[in-house]
Amino acid sequence: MDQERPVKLSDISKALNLSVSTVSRALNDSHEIGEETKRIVQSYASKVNYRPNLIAQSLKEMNTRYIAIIVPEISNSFFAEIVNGVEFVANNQGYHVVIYQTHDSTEREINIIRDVARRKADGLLLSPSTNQTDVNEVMKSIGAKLPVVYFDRVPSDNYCHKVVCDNYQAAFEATSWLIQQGKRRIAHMAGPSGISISIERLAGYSAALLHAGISVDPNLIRYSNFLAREAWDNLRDLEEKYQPDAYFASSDRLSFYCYEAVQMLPEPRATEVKIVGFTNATFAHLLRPKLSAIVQPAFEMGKIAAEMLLNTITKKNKNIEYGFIKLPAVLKNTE
Amino acid sequence: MDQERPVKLSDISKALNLSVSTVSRALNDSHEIGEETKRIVQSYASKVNYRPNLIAQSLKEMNTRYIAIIVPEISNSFFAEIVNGVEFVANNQGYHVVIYQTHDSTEREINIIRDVARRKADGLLLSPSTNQTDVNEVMKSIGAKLPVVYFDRVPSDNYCHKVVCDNYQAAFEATSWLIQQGKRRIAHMAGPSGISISIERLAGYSAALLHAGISVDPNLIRYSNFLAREAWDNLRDLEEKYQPDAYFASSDRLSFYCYEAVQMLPEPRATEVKIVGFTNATFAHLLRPKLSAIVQPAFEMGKIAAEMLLNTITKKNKNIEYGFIKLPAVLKNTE
DNA sequence: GTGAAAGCGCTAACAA
DNA sequence: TTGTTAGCGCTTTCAC
Repeated sequence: MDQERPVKLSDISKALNLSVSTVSRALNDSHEIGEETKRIVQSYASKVNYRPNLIAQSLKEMNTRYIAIIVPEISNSFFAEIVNGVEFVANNQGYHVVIYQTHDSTEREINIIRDVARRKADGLLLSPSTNQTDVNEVMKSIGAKLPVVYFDRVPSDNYCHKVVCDNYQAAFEATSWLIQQGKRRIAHMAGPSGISISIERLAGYSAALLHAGISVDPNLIRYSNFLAREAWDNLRDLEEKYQPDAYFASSDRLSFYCYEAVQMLPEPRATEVKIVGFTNATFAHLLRPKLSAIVQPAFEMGKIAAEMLLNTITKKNKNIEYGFIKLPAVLKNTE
Repeated sequence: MDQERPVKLSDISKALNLSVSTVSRALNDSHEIGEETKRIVQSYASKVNYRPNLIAQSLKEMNTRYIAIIVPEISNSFFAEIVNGVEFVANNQGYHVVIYQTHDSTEREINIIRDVARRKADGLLLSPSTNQTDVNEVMKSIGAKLPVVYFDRVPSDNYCHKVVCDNYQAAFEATSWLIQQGKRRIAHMAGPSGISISIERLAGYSAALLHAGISVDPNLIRYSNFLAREAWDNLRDLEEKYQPDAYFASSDRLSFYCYEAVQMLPEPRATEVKIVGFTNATFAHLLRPKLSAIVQPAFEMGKIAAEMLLNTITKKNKNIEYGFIKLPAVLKNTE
């Protein structure tokens, strides 16, 4: 019946009266093994259901043939699509993808990075959390062996691989569209200050306002971390004091918080206040009134990031050329 | 500056003029090592940023301290929450969780299971796809070494660990609620036939109809795989021929397809046709008209599944007692 | 064309 | 208390 313990090379070598090395070579289809021997070994191996122990293989070969990706939350469609793009490319090249979630905790993120290094992943895709300095620290401490590609939130320096969408452009277009709809008091629900995406989106928003001759009112700009609490406080305060006639939300979650808050307002504000936000949620278009969506090319971003990473993994000794790819986002649900 | 290659035990042992085993023991805080030596070794190790190679450790110890979970799609909130429940428990016990997606492909699923076995995960959480026989086949072929807990979609036999929600009860309540709303021609958008959840949900739906004295019309029951195409064809056909006054949808995706299809109908049907469906989507409550939701206790299910799995992993030699946990789902958004 | 043996980095039984 | 050594399962150099 079924073997109790997985069969290994030495089991086969004993059964067939061959050396372990011959068996290994035969299974790896080495040219220095006779056709006849190969046939015998391979057919016996498949008969007894031999599966190489990848742990042993990894230890020997000094690679694991998997890459890790660290995201804040997999339920966020944007990140889920990125992961899918990464898987698409990686699987095609015989790599597996291991997904980690930080749940927006820098502490978790740091532990995960350490773990990824200890487990000898061949590479890492990273969208670092708010606390860039701490993360940089860890990235240094794990040694030079781990190739990294950053995506979405990226460091400002140029000595790393990065894939992003054109946040400035997207924010500019979204804000301009709101202005075209006749909106003037446009609030900006921003993500954590200090990280790349927040800075660029704020810049695009401001530029659009100024371009239209509207002054930028700091009271209408609110930074929120990823806590619902914070976002809601900001929304309540904005409504009490400033009654914006539109919202520009900088993330998936903020978009939905905004939407929900606005829906709870008394009419006619509930239907008149327009919202545009970054979101890749598949069912965003079902909402009425509409939630206008800035959709990022997440799958594409994942593909490109994975390609960059696998390139640096395989081209070990070549001189490194750091890549910086920026893709356009698209504005949808604008009737 | 930074070491080019990760430091290993022998590096430390050389630097400190100690044997590798002493260093190993000192770092593992073995009682047979002098306090003084421990201090020296540990402080030096942290100075040079020593991190044990988990690959080597795994090979030696014959365990990897991680469990794998295979889900159809991480963007599906139901599965994302399950994963979070699993992570919660596993991380607390020092285990990591590796997430795999099948994208509803049996072929992918089988490859993943094989890979999980080859990479020597300590355990597996599995919600097997449609093709149970093929999956069973593989599960057998990988040998007895991999503890498994099934969740959501589970095998019918009793010689395995399972965690599910009470699909029969949930379907019964949902259908009964539609009947209370005065609906009579209630269509059932079912998942793939033959798997546990589909069977149970269909049973609950039928029982509720019969209980209310309504006969079960097979024309109103439509099975769909996970392809949008199939679901849409079913919906169109139902609308053309039978004009149901309500839909009971058996999955997240089907719920949203239904919702979208109904919204596209001419009034007054678009607002009168009621929909209730299984979904854990966070923003389902934002939809107007409402999408009534059967919400599964996914986080809880994940926690329980992980606990069962870690129990069987750690209690190696104890006699196995197979667990079967069934949790209630909740009906929401019913005004 | 095939075998013997070393070694990947670590732990632990056995010696001293 | 510390060192020596074998071995986890595999690949690969070197010898025959």
